[in-house]
Amino acid sequence: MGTTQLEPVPEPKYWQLKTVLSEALDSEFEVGEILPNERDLAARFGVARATLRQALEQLELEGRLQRRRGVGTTVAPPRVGVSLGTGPHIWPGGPDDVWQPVDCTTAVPSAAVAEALGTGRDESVHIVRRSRVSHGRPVAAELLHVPHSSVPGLSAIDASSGPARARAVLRDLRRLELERQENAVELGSAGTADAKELDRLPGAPVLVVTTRFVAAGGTAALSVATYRADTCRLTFGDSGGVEIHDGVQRKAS
Amino acid sequence: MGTTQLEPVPEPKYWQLKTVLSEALDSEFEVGEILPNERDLAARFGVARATLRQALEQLELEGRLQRRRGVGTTVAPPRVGVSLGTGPHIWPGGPDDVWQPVDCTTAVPSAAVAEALGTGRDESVHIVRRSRVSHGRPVAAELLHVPHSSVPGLSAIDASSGPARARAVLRDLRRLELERQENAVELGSAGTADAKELDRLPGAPVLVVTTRFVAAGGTAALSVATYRADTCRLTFGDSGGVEIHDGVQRKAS
DNA sequence: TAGTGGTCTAGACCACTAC
DNA sequence: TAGTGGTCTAGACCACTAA
Repeated sequence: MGTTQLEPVPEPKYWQLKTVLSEALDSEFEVGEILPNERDLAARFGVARATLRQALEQLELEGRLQRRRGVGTTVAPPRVGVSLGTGPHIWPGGPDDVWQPVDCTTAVPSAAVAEALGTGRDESVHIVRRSRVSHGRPVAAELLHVPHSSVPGLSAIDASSGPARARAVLRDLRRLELERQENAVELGSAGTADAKELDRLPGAPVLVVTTRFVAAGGTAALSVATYRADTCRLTFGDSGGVEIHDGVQRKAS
Repeated sequence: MGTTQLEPVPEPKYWQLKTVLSEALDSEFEVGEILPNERDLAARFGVARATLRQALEQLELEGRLQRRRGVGTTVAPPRVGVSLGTGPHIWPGGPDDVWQPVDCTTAVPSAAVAEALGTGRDESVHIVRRSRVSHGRPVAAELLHVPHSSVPGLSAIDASSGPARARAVLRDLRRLELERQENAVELGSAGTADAKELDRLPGAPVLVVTTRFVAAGGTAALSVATYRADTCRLTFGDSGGVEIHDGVQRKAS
């Protein structure tokens, strides 16, 4: 990555910069390697730091870079494939479940969640917080909303707290026979709580996966899971192996 | 949305701003309504325009706003659910296909695509360009890579061009018996070509859906589709109806 | 032509990390 | 304490849209 000057073409500088950096990343850097700091890079390309940052932001969005305050900018490893098992329907807490229960509270959900669950306006539900780890890194945080009607065996005044209570809800949920699950994926940004759990700054881009568990004709539970968009590739249908994205090949570490 | 002054708390201004604007959007604006321009808004909240823009960017990322150069910033309608039919495996060009063939070329694919297809390093493939429209708006652009071996009936020197040739490739592809399809979703940014087709600026966030069509033990075709992340919610498993996202309820138009 | 969002600059200070 | 990325400012000019 020499002291390249940008061509004076009618294309945004940050876009050219992103392209140049992207190519340099492919050919001159290894995964995990630290890039020069932003002030140096900006000077090297003859642009303002803000412009350089615009290019870096894009590359981070595409999962090519990882930036950490106080540390520096490093070359990110390829995204990890995370399976959203759709084949045989999986109940939360079942044998193949990859989620770890964190805790469980009871609260009135947002109007949107309540509508999907078919619960009343001021009806509270169990909210099980779970976290998903892959390759030793946190990749997703989930809120599983369970109406009381789905787990009638659970005492409403069950005083157990934390993971114990979460497991109790999941166990009771498994009694129901799951008909199917409906999934949706969309782009969102991490709230303060999710950001902390995912080890990112608030506002970081996330893939929001909403899963509706349908049993006995109704919605037995609703999961809203946020996956780190920078490090995750969500796979479904089968396996989790294909390694494709806009034609870029990266060096192995 | 009054001339609110921001509280002097140790939280980024753009984050507070985003929250304030988000609430105002819920309570004081209708879908399609035009917001005050950026200079006015910035002055109203007592911040620099760049800071205001950081908040608007977040809201646009979440699909709450739509910004158009020369026009203004408008309140976006709720995201449209777009189905990625996974149930009964669907061949491209089949009866329920929602894609429109645009044209077809022949070229050597990127290394990553070639690897997934199992084609040789310099082996060319058919590349069918298709576009997907929903509610009258373009929502996705796709490149379907088809090795010659998957469509042996097609003359290599077939001079037909454009949609006609695209349809010929798809027709020939349908002879094969599809075993299954593997999907992956990840975050990306639109290249120049995709951006134009999706009516967005280059670099706009997109959801990249990679689909591997498996037939007779091998990869018969590989689709790389880019969906507008601001306007789309990808659904699979069943139906396309659930309307959930981080608890925000929007006014209907 | 007037008004909009998009790009860019050259600074400043802050929050965090690691030494 | 030194160095990093994160936030913020107050300007400037450009590209585009619509009247």
